[in-house]
Amino acid sequence: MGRNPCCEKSKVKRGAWSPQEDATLIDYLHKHGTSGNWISLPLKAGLQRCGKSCRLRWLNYLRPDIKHGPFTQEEDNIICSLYTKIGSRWSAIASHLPGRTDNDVKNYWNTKLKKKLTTTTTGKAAATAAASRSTTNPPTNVSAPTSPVPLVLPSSNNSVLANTDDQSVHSYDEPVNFTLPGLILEGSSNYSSGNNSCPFMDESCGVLSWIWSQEEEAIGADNNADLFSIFSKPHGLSQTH
DNA sequence: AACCGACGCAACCGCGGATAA
DNA sequence: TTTATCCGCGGTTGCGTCGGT
Repeated sequence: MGRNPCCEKSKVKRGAWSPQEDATLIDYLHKHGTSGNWISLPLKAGLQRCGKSCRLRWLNYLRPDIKHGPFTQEEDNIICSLYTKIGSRWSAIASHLPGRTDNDVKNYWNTKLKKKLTTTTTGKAAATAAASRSTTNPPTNVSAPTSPVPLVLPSSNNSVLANTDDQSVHSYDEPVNFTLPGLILEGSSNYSSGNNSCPFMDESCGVLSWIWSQEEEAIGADNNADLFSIFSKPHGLSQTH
């Protein structure tokens, strides 16, 4: 059973805001603030709007510190990086971008960056899976395409990666293919327990990087073979040399 | 010029969490 | 402790605009 609506839909105006409504809301908020209650605000301000609608309008559009221009390359990088790490937690991502709202970031991702990710790798299936998953979901519901989609991966990094915390070193740099049902990752593994991820996955396939780091954290595995054997089972992943 | 599909963005919906009563 | 209410979030929808045919 769902919650009761916050207001009677028949009694509030919906759709695009008029300049007069914007002005009324801005004027009221400048004079009184929200008084800690968005629900009662429209009544006090003389607006025939739902309180949630007022809040959204203010936070996503009318706030004086909102940045309305196009996203910069640096902002692109931040969004992509954070999405890879934390998934679709738009408010958390937006908090790293002064002047940008969660709605802005979400729209920008859905309309631009998701496609950019898709076209910069041939791993369309991986991008789709990455874009559709939520960080709150267990990592077992990765959807895979029905036919194999090879990913072109960055060239192998032959350096040995050190864990800066305990100085232990794990280096795996042998040619390897990872295979999900319908998804083939070809390249070299380059795993470090220090940075908690498999670098080529991080660059080419955010979802797998996320799964990898989550599973490592959850199980406390500290060697690649152990981790791979555990990681592979729930995802139908196999390793071939 | 008209049509139509793709795109971008503002706004809405519904849920979970926090908190007050 | 329970219930009601509000806030904030992420997903989704609706609509205006633009570009191609």
